[in-house]
Amino acid sequence: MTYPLDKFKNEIISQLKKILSEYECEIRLEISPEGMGDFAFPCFSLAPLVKKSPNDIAESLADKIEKSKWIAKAEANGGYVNFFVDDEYLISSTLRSIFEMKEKYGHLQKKNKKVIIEHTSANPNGPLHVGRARNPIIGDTLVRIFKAAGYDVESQFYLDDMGKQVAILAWGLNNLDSKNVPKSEYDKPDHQNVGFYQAANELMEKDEKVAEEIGEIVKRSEHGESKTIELIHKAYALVLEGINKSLHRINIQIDKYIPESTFVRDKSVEQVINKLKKTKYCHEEDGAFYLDLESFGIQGRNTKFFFLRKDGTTLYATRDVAYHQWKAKHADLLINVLGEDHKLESRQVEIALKLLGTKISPRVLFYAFVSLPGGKMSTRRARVVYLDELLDECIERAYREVEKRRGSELSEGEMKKIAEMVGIGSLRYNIIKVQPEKDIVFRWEEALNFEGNAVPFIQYAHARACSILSKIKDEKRDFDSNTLKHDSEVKLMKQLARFPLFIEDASSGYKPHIIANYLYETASKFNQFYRDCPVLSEKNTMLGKSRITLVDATRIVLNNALELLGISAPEEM
RNA sequence: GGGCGUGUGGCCUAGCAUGGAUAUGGCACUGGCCUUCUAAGCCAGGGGUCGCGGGUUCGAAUCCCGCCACGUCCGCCA
Repeated sequence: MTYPLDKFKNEIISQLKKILSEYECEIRLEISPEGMGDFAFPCFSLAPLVKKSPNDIAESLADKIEKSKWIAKAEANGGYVNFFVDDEYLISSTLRSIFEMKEKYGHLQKKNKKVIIEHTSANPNGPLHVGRARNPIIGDTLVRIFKAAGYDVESQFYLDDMGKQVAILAWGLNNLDSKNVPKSEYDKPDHQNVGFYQAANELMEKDEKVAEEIGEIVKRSEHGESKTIELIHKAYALVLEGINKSLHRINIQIDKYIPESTFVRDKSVEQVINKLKKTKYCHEEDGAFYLDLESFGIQGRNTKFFFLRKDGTTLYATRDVAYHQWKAKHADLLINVLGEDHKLESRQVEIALKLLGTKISPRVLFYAFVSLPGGKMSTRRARVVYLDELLDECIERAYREVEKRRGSELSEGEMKKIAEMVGIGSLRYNIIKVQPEKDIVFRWEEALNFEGNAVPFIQYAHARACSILSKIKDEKRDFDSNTLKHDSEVKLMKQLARFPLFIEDASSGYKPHIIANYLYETASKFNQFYRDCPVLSEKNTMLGKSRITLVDATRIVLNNALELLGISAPEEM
């Protein structure tokens, strides 16, 4: 599908190409600053080719641009050519596009490409905590954005069912008396069981015998001993169920859980090892094998990437290589969302994949941890805020806000419903609105701020639109684009027209926070329209109808964009 | 010691890939707007050496070099 602004853009580009056909240059348009036009063409890079000043070039280009149904005018300004779209034509074609496509408006052409997005992949030894909360939220938002961008998307949770962490949990569950284990006030199985992990971990650090027993569990599971595998499976299954419930609460659905053991069982790890051993970078040390990665630009104290222990068992990264080979066979594009602590491991896997001739390397999004004002969170040391706790607090705070404002009008049930949407939305929005690489220090006051650039602002705009629409009986949406002349109307319309461009940018640049910014801008422009343009009391019937249509179009776009972030759009709040 | 990332008004943040038009917005602060579609809103105002120092360029928040601070990693852990 081609959206109105794409058509406008294409026409500008084709005209510029014709005019500039004698020069070798790439034609790239920017969005003009507000009030200066719709798209801008910078002429600076052309200056040395044409041997004229950017401003002169811009002026002569502006002169040569022909007006059309799309292009209302072209104007030179400070080395740029600013293109003005024909407002009336853009408004009518955008409104038609929105009502034609409804909940699909903004979505891009099907690409017939499969993407596997791996995210969360948390050790199933305890509940999800806020330190890593960015992972599922960034991951799920990417899933939604890539679906909208026309990809066939599958989300995967790589399940560590072989390592030390689950072995510690299994040992704890089987050897500790629940009396000696700290209790959780939460009913959920992940919270109920994490104490066993914490207590066992503490013992292991003090007592060598315990450490040995746990090491034994790891070894036996890797050798495929079914009793041990069963023991581990039973231990983490409950925790995983709890994790899954937490994810559901924040509107996240994982398509597939892929256990690490899969690749040991089907011998693909063994093949990886055999092939890696044959490369010229492979060396042996004390019976263990490693790749020397120095020539790949890996620096530091140790450039050795061990992939096989001297006891013949594999390592996490080795199994990860096998997993990625498998993924590469089933997709055209791989995306991983990982904590920044995985940077080196990820690089090792990437190099190994190259050595093995794997066609696709994953595109990895690293995120910085969320820390507490005093430092880093740790499940092991029980110095954490769990995701469930944060969520409860968000919802409770939201409830108090709703009650304060609407307590006299709404029932408790209605308020609870709204609080749920606002609380969960707040968490997702606050996390997604900043770039993943930025450190976040978690402070309750900031996380639960409900004013300004925060999710209630956006949801409130949506609710306002719904409130207006609920007062109208006529379901038919009629408009005359000629009547929508007010500055606030035109700015809002153009913002709605730009939605597909933002989906394109967010997906091609792997930048989910772009959608959050877009939503904020859209809600803000709607609020300005709301201030300037009465809808229900408008006497001129055609203008009134057109405004109703614009309100409905805004509602659709806000709803679609919120959907991309996995945030509910309340009809009332 | 080395690698990677981050550093933008008191606090948070956009822009950095592809150098270019007055550095984006929010919180907090000051003042104004509810007899009109929900004031979780709107308008106005003050507040900036874009970490520091060099360089490239007609032009640098953006590119290059050096330094500083914070985060993260440098296990036959995951």
